Amino acid sequence: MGLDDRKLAVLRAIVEDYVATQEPVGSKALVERHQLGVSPATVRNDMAVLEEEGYIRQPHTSAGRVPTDRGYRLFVDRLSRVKPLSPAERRAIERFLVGAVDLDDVVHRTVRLLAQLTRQVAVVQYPSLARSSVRHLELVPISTTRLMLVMIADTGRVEQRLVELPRPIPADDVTDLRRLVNEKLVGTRLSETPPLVQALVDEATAELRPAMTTLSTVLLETLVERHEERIALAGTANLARGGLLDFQGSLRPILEALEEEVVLLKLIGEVEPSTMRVRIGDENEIDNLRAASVVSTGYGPGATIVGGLGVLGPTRMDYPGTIATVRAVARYVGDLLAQN
Amino acid sequence: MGLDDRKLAVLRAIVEDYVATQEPVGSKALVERHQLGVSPATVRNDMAVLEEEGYIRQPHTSAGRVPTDRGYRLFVDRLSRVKPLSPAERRAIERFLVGAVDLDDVVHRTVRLLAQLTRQVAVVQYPSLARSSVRHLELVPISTTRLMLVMIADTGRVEQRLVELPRPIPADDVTDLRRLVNEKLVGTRLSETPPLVQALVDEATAELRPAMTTLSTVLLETLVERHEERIALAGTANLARGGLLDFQGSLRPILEALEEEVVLLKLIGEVEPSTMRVRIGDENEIDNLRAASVVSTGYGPGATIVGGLGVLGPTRMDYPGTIATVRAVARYVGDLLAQN
DNA sequence: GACTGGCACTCGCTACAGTCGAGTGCCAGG
DNA sequence: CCTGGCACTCGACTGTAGCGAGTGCCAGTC
Repeated sequence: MGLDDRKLAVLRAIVEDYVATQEPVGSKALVERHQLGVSPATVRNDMAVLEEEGYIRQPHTSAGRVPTDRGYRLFVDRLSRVKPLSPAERRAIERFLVGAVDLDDVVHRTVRLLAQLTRQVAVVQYPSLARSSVRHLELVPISTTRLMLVMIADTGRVEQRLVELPRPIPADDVTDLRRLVNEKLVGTRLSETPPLVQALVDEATAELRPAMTTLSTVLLETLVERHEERIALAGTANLARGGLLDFQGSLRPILEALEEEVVLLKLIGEVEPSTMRVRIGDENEIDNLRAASVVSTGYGPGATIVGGLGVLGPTRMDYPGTIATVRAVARYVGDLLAQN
Repeated sequence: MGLDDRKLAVLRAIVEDYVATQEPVGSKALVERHQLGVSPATVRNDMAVLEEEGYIRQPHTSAGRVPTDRGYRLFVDRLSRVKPLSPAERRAIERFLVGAVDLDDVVHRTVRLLAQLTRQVAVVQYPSLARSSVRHLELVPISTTRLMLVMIADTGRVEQRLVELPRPIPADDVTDLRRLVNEKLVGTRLSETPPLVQALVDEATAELRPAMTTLSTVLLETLVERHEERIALAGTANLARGGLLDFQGSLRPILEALEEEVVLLKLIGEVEPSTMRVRIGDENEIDNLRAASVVSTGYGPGATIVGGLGVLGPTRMDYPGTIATVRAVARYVGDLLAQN
């Protein structure tokens, strides 16, 4: 049961070599490439133990060893040393993110940056509305029976939605409506909004009542229920790098999963403050992603978290490097948001 | 040189069978599956001619024939009969598009629908700003030195952008600014806007001049130059269907191309009124897409065109079916837009 | 008791030869 | 001009053999 230091070193060496070469690694190659200070035969014995414990396995009887999901897990938890970012990477991050004019812009740049640096699929969640508060609500008359509702959140997010009124409404009433909703809702968290929105209807004058009723429905629908969350994706072409060896031949399940917004949210949305989350192969709840690993974390101004971001790649990935990059990018983005 | 009717029938049969089975088709199988009324030997002679003319080719000396890009071209131009949509498809389209509350919603539903019906990668361009006119401009004060500019186009598109003012501006001035820009710009096509925006600065009072200058810069940048165009994509998982036989083994170049907004615009953006555009294999200007075909068309309310949409798939695709579907979806979306 | 060198063994990979059969091109006859 | 017949090609598949990386085990050494 107990794995002494050398066995752990062997496991680490196996993971590192396998990640680098993509080929099962044998005892001889291992002692040559790493200073283990023992002979291949000894390594073989260690390997036998590691295999018995389920950390590595042999694809074929006479092939080298390959880490299992469990092996990667142990590696990530106890064996990987933090890999500092290269100055080049640091510079890339800075260069990429300055000059963003927009939340949209920030998110797009971030997701591309992540994909490029990690050479994997990157996913960035827009600041969650539930975690934002209302900065301003605008009502723009489109016609006498149509309003465009525009909500601006403190995180920079802007959502709009068409409101179809039950009957024509004069311009003055629109002004009243605007004043009313802003008075009551500005500054509140969206997750706490529903009762307030409800109250709005009650407080409206008889004049405004019908319009306000419709408006409140739309508010609730758009801002709380419906596609409340948005997501940006980049780097899918990276999936096709590993020559089909990763992902056991077919990209289809992966690509399918990546098209489901819900799935992506599950992947990167559930984050606790300042934690890196690493899900390796089988640890993923989504069946289609059993052959992949996901590294994700939350981001936001200061210590608060407004959304998640991360990358997805083959289980055979450079975990220390990826983790370092994801963390660094999350920090930078958080800082960027804090400036607004 | 001249291809008589039977040779054309043979070509059609080859294309149809190959598309259906994905395997090179031989003379014997052809006469069995189609009522050509002649013997395999005759078909072989026809095939020899077709091959000489470059419409089909043999993967190996003793294999069946496969259509070339040129063969598909001829098929599309002269041999394919229009395939009417099945009632089920019609229903699917209607069901999918009713209940869309939003331009965003319409575009997303459309792209998913297209991907699902054609079982290929679908691309939908948002109504082009250059082809829209301004319905309303809104300025929302975020702080004393920051405005959120929101533009609503007649096509339903909403664009926003943060405006960083050179110095604080009182609330009244914002009202003036808003009135001014709306007076001058509402109703104009965005492609004709630049001189008008320029004029705005000249007409502004000394008070408003600095703010107006910044504002005009942002207007020009956001609405005319920068990511003026937006695009939605769906169905990439369909690329991985044909078991890697299509796209000669690697999806990488395709996925890479699909990540470039510019490339996608080139694909579906350049459309003339009510034309279906079919680009087959080599006909694509983009190198990465030499192994793919693209079927695209324009859409918009009535006869005007506000954007493009289409699908991308293997050259070995069901052209008649795909063309019919793309056309039908474009029409429905156009009608939907016309209702607003 | 832990490590090592040696050795027999396994088994995937590659190369090569042989067979099979789908499909062809060509030709002579209707 | 079409057709049946026939010889030919060549890819796909099968079976065999040799190679070599890698292993497990064991006896010997420190």
